[in-house]
Amino acid sequence: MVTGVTNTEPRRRNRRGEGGKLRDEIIAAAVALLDEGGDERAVTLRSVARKAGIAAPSIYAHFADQPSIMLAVVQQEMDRLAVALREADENAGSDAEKRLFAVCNAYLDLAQAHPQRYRIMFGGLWTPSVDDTSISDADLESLGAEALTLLADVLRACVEAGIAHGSDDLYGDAVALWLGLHGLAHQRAVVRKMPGPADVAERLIKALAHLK
Amino acid sequence: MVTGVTNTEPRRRNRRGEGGKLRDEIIAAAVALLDEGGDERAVTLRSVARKAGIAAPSIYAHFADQPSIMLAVVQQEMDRLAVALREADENAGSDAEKRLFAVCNAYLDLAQAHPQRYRIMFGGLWTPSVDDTSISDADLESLGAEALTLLADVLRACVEAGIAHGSDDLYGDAVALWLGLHGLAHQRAVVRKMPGPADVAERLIKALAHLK
DNA sequence: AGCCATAAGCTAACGGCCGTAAGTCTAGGA
DNA sequence: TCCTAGACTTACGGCCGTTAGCTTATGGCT
Repeated sequence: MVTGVTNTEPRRRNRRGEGGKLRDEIIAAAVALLDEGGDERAVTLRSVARKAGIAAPSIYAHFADQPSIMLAVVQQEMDRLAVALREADENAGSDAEKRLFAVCNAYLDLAQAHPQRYRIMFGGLWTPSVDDTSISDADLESLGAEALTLLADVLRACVEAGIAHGSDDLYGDAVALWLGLHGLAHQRAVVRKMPGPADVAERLIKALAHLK
Repeated sequence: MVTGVTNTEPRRRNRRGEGGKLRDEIIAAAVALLDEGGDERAVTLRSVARKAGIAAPSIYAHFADQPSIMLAVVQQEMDRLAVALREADENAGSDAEKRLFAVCNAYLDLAQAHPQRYRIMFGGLWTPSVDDTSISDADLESLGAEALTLLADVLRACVEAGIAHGSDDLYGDAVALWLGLHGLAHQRAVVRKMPGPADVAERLIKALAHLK
């Protein structure tokens, strides 16, 4: 596609007090660049500015530097993911197995729907200057505290429903399950054609949830 | 560490007929840059040349362009990995469970020993210009054909030894097991401090191999 | 021993994109 | 009216990939 050139329309300036809107437009522009199939290298200050229809230095009013944009993107997508997982769980009713597959499939679907976003979120990189406050640790624990406890809850429900073998460490099992999902999601996001049978996801989930 | 500056010693030129040696030195230099903790962006034509003690254009005698260097690195490391897995299997004796853990741990250890190399191998990216002949598909099948059949063999041995529940698709199980290993290896390579218990690897392997 | 063709590698330079700093314009609202 | 939020223009320096042409040491040959 290579949409380098863009909007000749000059973009109306925001009203007074609404300057903060540009911040969201910048994030959206960065996400759009990723969704066009470009990797993180395609998200430069200047390309983001072009995409958003603004001048490059205008970004500095809202972000300290380029990595900060990526950080904001990751945080936003992390939130989206957490929300999607909770939604999937709530819409799955009370059947434990349905809940399990709903949550896991929601995770896999979101990753497959936006491969580049997923790569940014969990692929490392994008953190050249933010070495100390590296988000990978902090925000993975934030998602870890949110999504992993959700996974652990679902696993517990499965055990209590008698459809899964229990364990002395459900949180550890949740981590293992997540790692399996991550392996599949990441590989799908990277190679676009996975080797192996079509039901790998089901196999992974069943095995890691210790379904009977 | 930031070792930007380097060897003032001017590097003796190769003898006649041995010009090809430089090719290996270039690959080694690229790997060294990765091992220093830099991500793939640190592997530029010029930085590789500096590391190898040569002038940047000298690379063109051995590589068509910059992505070709990364491609060579990936292929070399893929081979290393395949060899390491076979070695681990052969040194594990004939006990099926020992073989299983030996192979899986060899995979995880190699990934943890060289996180950046692992990220390059399976993290996608590094292929900006090689879109059609993208190695991710071709060489993952090469490793997929090598390492995955090895995993399937070990799984079969476990089933035949009566320590694992069988399945109608051992290759599919091998893929699932590899995906779990990959998830753990990749996550370790990226965040440097994993959440969850210390025995996650064992849990993953046991669950995905369907050990009794 | 000396010659000289050639492999092996170097220097110089172009154009391009990048991040960022400094200063300037302009329209909305009190 | 006129202040100021919300942008823009211009510019500097740096690293990059790549091309074109030059230098130098090596080793087979006479």
